[in-house]
Amino acid sequence: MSATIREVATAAGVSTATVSRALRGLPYVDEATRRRVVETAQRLDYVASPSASRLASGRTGTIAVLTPYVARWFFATVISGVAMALTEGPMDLLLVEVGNPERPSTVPLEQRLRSRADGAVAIALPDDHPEISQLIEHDFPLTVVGSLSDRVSSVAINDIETGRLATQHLINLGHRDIGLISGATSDDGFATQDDRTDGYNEALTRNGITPCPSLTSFGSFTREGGERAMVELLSRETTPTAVFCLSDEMAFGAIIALRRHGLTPGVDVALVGVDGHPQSELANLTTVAQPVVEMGRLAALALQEKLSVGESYVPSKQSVSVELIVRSSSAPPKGN
Amino acid sequence: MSATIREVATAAGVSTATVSRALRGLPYVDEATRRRVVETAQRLDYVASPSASRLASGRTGTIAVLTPYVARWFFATVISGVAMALTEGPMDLLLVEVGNPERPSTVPLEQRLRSRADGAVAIALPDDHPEISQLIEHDFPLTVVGSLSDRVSSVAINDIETGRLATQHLINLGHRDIGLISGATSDDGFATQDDRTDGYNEALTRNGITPCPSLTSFGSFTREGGERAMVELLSRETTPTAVFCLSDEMAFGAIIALRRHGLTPGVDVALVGVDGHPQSELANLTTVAQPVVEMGRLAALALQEKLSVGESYVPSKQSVSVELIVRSSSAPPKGN
DNA sequence: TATCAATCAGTAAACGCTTGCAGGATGGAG
DNA sequence: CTCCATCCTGCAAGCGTTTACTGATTGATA
Repeated sequence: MSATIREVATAAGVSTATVSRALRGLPYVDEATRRRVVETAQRLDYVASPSASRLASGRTGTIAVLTPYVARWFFATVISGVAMALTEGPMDLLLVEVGNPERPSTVPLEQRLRSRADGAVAIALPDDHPEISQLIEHDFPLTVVGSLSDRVSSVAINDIETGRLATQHLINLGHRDIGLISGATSDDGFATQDDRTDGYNEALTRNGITPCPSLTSFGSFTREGGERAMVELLSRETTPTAVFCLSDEMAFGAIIALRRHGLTPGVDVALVGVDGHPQSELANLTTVAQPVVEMGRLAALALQEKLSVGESYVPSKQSVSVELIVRSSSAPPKGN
Repeated sequence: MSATIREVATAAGVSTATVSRALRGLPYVDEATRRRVVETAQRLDYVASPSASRLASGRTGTIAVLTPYVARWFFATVISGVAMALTEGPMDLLLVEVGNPERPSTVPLEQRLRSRADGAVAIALPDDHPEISQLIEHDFPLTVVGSLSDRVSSVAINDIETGRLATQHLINLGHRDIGLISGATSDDGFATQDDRTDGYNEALTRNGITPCPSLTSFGSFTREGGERAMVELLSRETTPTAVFCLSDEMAFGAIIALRRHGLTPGVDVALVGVDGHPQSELANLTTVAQPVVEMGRLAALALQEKLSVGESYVPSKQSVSVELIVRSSSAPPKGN
């Protein structure tokens, strides 16, 4: 075992209370005393026991990141943003898988977090997700990223705007028959997709195009899902000249499907994705990029703000801006 | 606050000791008593305070994942493997950024982990990395994944074999001038790249080809690094007909560089990567795939094994097997 | 000079568990 | 019937901090 606070106190000739105050930078400690304590602590290689100080103070000094997936690009990148914000401070980062349909948890989330974290950042989990909702009802400090909320602070892009932007871009290129590759029909919690779809529909309508249900195909928010969705789209009687994919990864799948059918993205079918995925450049994919790392950072900061302010904290809604990155996957329709 | 163990004890008409034993499934508790306690605990929505039990028991019930990057594919995927192994048990997962050259930490790693985790899994950090090495010297329970070690349990592919496999594949296709895109020259801790390079050299030599230094180019283990390295390779007097890239992400960069020079991967220059990155299919990239999720899982299991066995634990070296996935990025040289 | 606020430091009571120890039952063996 | 091993339970001492209180100085103010 390593040194305890009592040993440091004895060695420095003060009480444990003074050591505690000195090391944490609290006021009412003589500067000379503080120096002596700090020096002694260093010499004894003393580090305060987190368990003990957590027990005594009631604060855990930990924030949890709640995510359905840890390896998928968007999620992993948000996590890195949160980590970035935290490593500047003394907070620990507890990683918790939540809402992964393939790996449901037996213990209620609130119980898994209770006295284990001071607050949490939830990634791409809407505030009406059962577990998240339960958390909010228990007044557990929470911030969500990837969806906007009225109940807690949130950081997200404007998904309607995003859908509109992508679709308008395709319309501007001259496309009229614009398909949509969306996530699962049964919403597994992604309000995101509804909004992007709304934006898509709005853009169409605004340009005098009637949205056609047969141009929409559902998959899951993965490459495989995008691939299946595109295959299905290609099997319909009327095929679109352009397709708006609700995420880059789905667009990647769509590209693979197109290739398999002997079609070239950007030549036979125009494609736009959403995310600004690192591999979108490789795929020459036009995409609506979101500042994902920054979103994670902002969410972490908002949470810390809430934790330090306390009761009187007013939830904030931060809408970060997206950027359309045009690449060769989106070009005018063949006829033009 | 939620219920304490004392409240449960009172409500169930037993002592706190019995509640503690009953809830943790320890022996010497009457089955009827246990049921009553469990039922009472549930009714009172009781969850043991981690801080308190950690302080009392000396165990943290937490394992740390040490990683230089949290968002890069390989790292994020290993983390997900670890998470997978842990969510089957009651262990917490503490995420710690270590050895990211862009974000050096002020506090020594051992201090950041002390009394905070029972053990750690280090990703792609060799056992002679300063911080990791220090951890080992402090007898901190550790397992590494992504590099093999004699000092602690490790899980990794055989990097020499991997280099040989990739290179032999190119040789078999008829290539003789085979380039190498490697990581940074100053090893930032990746013994991995040296081994893969050795395998590359071995394969060449074994086939009567003399390794030529001017066919090797260094970047960093990123897409940008691969891109720069390929650009440099193309600027040399003799250009290779095939290139072995030490990672898929670097290969992605190489592809971009080739395209920019009007060259087609698999036609003008053959390419092989390492990883089995999800986007390798999209890029039609031939790759030596490693079972990354599984590696994370194995590392977590090895660590848990060590933690439960204690002193007498003997470090194990698990070498997992790779698989060559051939795609169109690797084809015979033009002349053939 | 008496008063008072501000500063510094120590005492000791939590915080909510775990666990060594000991005592009381119980039941089978001798 | 006695003895002993086994099972069940409670007592109480920690585990290593934090923090309300109290008290002692000190210097400034009236």
